[in-house]
Amino acid sequence: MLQVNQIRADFDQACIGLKKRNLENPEDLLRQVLLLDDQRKKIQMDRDNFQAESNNMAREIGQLMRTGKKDEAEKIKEKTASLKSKVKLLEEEYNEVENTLTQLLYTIPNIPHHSVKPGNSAEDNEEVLQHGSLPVLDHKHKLPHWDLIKKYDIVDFELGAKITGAGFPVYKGKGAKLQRGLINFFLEEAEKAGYEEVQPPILINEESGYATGQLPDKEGQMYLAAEDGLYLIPTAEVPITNMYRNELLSAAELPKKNVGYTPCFRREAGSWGAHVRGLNRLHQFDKVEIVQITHPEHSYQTLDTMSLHVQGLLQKLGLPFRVLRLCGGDMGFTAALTYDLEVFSAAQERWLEVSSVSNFETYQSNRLKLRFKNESKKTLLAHTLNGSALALPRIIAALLENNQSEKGIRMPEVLLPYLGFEWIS
RNA sequence: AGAGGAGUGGCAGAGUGGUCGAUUGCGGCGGUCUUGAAAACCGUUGAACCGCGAGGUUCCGGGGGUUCGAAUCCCUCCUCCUCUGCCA
Repeated sequence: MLQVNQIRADFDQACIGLKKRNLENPEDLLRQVLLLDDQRKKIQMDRDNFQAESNNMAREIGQLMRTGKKDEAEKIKEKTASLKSKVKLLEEEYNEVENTLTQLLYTIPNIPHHSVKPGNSAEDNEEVLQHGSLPVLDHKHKLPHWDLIKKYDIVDFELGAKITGAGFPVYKGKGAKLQRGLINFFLEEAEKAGYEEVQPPILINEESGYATGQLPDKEGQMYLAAEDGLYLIPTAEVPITNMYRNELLSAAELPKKNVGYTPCFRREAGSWGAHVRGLNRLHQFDKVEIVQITHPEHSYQTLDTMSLHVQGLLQKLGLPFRVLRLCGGDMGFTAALTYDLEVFSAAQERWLEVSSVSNFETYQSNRLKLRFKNESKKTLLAHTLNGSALALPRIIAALLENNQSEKGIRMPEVLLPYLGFEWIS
């Protein structure tokens, strides 16, 4: 969530930023935040004063008891009663105001970076670069991937539906091997780039969900193991970033770089439509995620580095891609700046999002209480960033479609050591 | 899952109702000495919030309670260790 101090320091900028997200009247919202914060401070001051008085009396009583002056001690004891009830009352008031303030802050999204343009939807996203020429398939070999996977029997949706339901495919034979190969390829590329591999839990508790911003607004998007109050992760971002919850790091430890492979689970409630056939959208899918915790001064440079890392993967796989800078209306709630990377899927003749790389600045770290001590020993919130590197199903879709020919589907050169086969045929 | 034990500052580890935010050691930082370094010695060293400041409040796993006063007593939850059981 936003820091109150940040809002106070630059009220106008905050409003301008939030307007890019099409917030109706950020001025009123933010003014209310400041008002509640003022109230909070005032109550705290009163409470602290009464508490200090009460503490002094307790100390006095201690002195008197030790010197055996019980009568005097008793007299003072009587006086503490009214103080105590005042403190208690103010305590309750404080909690109430603070709670209201927190709830309000939960409803306010992150302030977009100054480079983010206003906009309403994906239509308004800005293409920052495009790489590779779009493959043109001849008519005979222009099957969409959902036909190809049937033809070569490498992904089975009906089987998955039998076991679980729609959107939970079974990968078979070379399909399964392709998944495993891609995961290893992605993990090793990340390792070469200095990321430490982790295998986090794929169920998370409520606290973790709040810290990275999936809760309270996106619980409908996650599967819940109700018996234990645990959610299945929608992305490895949640467990990996939460490794650093309540941590106070030294500047020398930054940046923290982690990569992790996990399955991801999304209910995708209400988002099924014409464009979600085959591997385009699933309830369970595999993803390799990169996460960095950085010094605030370096986070945007890091964002570029992460974007370049993902671009490198796509180049090595020989997939044409483009990079979009998301507009205010399309960007996630918690992000300050997001680049989406999309590959071109030659049979569908569509761009498919395969990665989303974001800088959250202090929006997550504020909830995480993820801080570091800077060069002058001051405690500051760190910046958090993450990106998919990469999400598998759409990569597979594009690889299958773009590389089809009469001989079958040819696997990219870089994957051969990971696969042990060159053709799916 | 059952029985027992334990959770204290970056780490180790004292403290069982009254100046305890906490003895001490290690580590860190600063200094003395040294050509430099090590050793030795001296000093310093937790966090959050409020306040212009002086200063104040809170925090000894989390939450709640008893008391004028809680790291210390009570309740509850969590985590870890040991033993027993079960199991991939």
